[in-house]
Amino acid sequence: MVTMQDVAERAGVTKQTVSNVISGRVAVRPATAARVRAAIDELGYTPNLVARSLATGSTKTVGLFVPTVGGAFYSEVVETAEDVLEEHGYHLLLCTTRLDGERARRHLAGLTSRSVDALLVAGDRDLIDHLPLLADARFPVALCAWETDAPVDFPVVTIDYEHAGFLAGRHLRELGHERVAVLTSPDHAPRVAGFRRAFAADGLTVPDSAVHIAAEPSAAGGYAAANEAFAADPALTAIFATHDILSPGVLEAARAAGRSVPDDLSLVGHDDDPEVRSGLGRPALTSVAVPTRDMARQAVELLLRALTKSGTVVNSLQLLRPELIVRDSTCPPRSARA
Amino acid sequence: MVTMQDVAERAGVTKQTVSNVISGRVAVRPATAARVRAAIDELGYTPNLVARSLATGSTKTVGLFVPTVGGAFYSEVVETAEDVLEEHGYHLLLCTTRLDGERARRHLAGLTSRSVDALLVAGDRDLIDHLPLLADARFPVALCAWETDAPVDFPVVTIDYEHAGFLAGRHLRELGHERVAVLTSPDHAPRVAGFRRAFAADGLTVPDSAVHIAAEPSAAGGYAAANEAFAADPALTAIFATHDILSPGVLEAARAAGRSVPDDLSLVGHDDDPEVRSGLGRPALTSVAVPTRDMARQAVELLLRALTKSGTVVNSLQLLRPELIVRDSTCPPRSARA
DNA sequence: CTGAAAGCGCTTACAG
DNA sequence: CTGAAAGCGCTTACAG
Repeated sequence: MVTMQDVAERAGVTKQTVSNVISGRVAVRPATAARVRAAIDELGYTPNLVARSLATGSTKTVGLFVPTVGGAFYSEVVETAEDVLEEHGYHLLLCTTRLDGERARRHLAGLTSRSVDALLVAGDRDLIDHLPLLADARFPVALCAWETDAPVDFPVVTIDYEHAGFLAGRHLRELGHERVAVLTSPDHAPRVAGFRRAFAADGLTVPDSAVHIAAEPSAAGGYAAANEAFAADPALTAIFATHDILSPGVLEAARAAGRSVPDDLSLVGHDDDPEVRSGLGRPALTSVAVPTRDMARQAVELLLRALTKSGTVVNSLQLLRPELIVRDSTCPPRSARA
Repeated sequence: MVTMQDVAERAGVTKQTVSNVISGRVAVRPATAARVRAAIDELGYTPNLVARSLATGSTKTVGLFVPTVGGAFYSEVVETAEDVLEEHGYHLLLCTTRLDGERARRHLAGLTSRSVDALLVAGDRDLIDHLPLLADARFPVALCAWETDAPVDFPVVTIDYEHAGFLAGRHLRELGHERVAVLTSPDHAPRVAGFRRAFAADGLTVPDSAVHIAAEPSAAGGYAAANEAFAADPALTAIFATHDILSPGVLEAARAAGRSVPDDLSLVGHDDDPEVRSGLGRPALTSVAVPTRDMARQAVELLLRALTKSGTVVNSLQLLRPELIVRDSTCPPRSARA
């Protein structure tokens, strides 16, 4: 392999001068700089990043932990993180934790060994117990996409999920709905709380009997949960599904039950998942859109800022505001029309 | 940061001895080894991987290029690659190329600088033009998930897509179908060729007019392409969709056209995508399942083998066999029943 | 079984 | 503006 020393000899200078023309941090006489550059081209020299890392103490890579890489949400997080990192000349070291705490712990331990300049941990369900391992990390750490129990020891950039639920609830309230159901997952408590707050603002209560946990995050899970909701309250006029992945199942269950959407049943989703947004002969979904890319970008930039500004991380909680996108799956209940 | 030297002083030995007990490659007297280990624990020492990399010339990380990280197929590739790497103590450096050749080229150039021990390139559509950049890479390179024009300069581990198409075609032929259509993408030529081969074996031709390119890989794309196929040949009795992502749209189009599946129309998919496999009130999909995980595992292991066995890469093309999974969306055509 | 030496390829002050 | 020196933290032969 061709080294900086080789280039130096070829150009008739010392390797420090080569280093200087490459880094550009020290002025070099144009003539010798040109000679150096010529030598670099002729030899096809490319700097050894590992040696540079050892000398500078920076690897120019940041680690990203995500529960999984499949699915619209986390794949956006990964791709956005990569984009931002690339803009700043950083590489991405990826670890998918698969909701497996032990696996996460192993990876965490691996990173501690100084192969990463900073670490972004996305998603909350798995490695919360192992976060203390990071307390004395030698590099900045930030968290994103955290919904419940955001740890206070690290900066967190996430979605205001409570507000997301509120937006869904307020929309249904404004349309005049009173008997509603929520289809959700155990991890989405804040969304449910926000939804309830919207109803509480009008003196209405969303009882526990109207909140149904979907057995799995899929169309099938949504289908079963919707039927459960219909059984629990045949008079309901609207449903809030706390993730869009459930929505196709809800629509199908409505069709099977002879309820037309939105005339007999309004449906508000969450995530604005593009894959389920338009349903082919089904109404386009009203949904709460979360600014996933903004979130990922903010989180990575926070980390990168900490890297340049002498490691000062401001420990803050940043909540990005979701937005309600009204489409065709919601309208006033029959009682409010007539 | 605590260094090997610190541990050595604490244990009253030199750093070489510490290195020896850590690596285990040179025998150390049990008593002193114990003292070293104690010192490591007390100091919380963890070796600096960058320094080790510079000394050994190995970074213990392999790069993975994928077009995207979303979608069932590539997310499986990524997660499997990560699993295999982890088993062998390697890290994953991820680059998503987004079907953007220029972006891929930049990343490629970045990696050349020796921060990766090996490179796996998955997917074919984007960086085929830039592959020559890798010709003189200083690390082993392998390709996977390549469907068309697999380069001959690198080992390739991929799916036998031609055989996949053949399996779909043979299945329909065995059921007795003669008038069929193919819904596909420009990248899936081998699948179409294999499908045609199955018909050709019985002296039948699948005309170009029966092959429809879906405008986009989505349910909507499948919907439109299916309607096109119905218009082109109202008498068709079966459809082969070369990726499952089209299938929900095909089913919906069939429903809209009053064709019941499988009675009036058989449908064979490809990929066995779990997300569309079971359709809630729709027939479960007959599909050609591709061994994605096996493929990714083989490719990574090939690379890892090259790394240990003194860089000897056997330049071969390995084709993994797909498998037909018969479910409820196919049956003999009416003409063959009665 | 343990220590002294050299080296991996770069960068960073520091002289000239 | 350019060169000589030291150092980043490890590993790898090589003596003892």
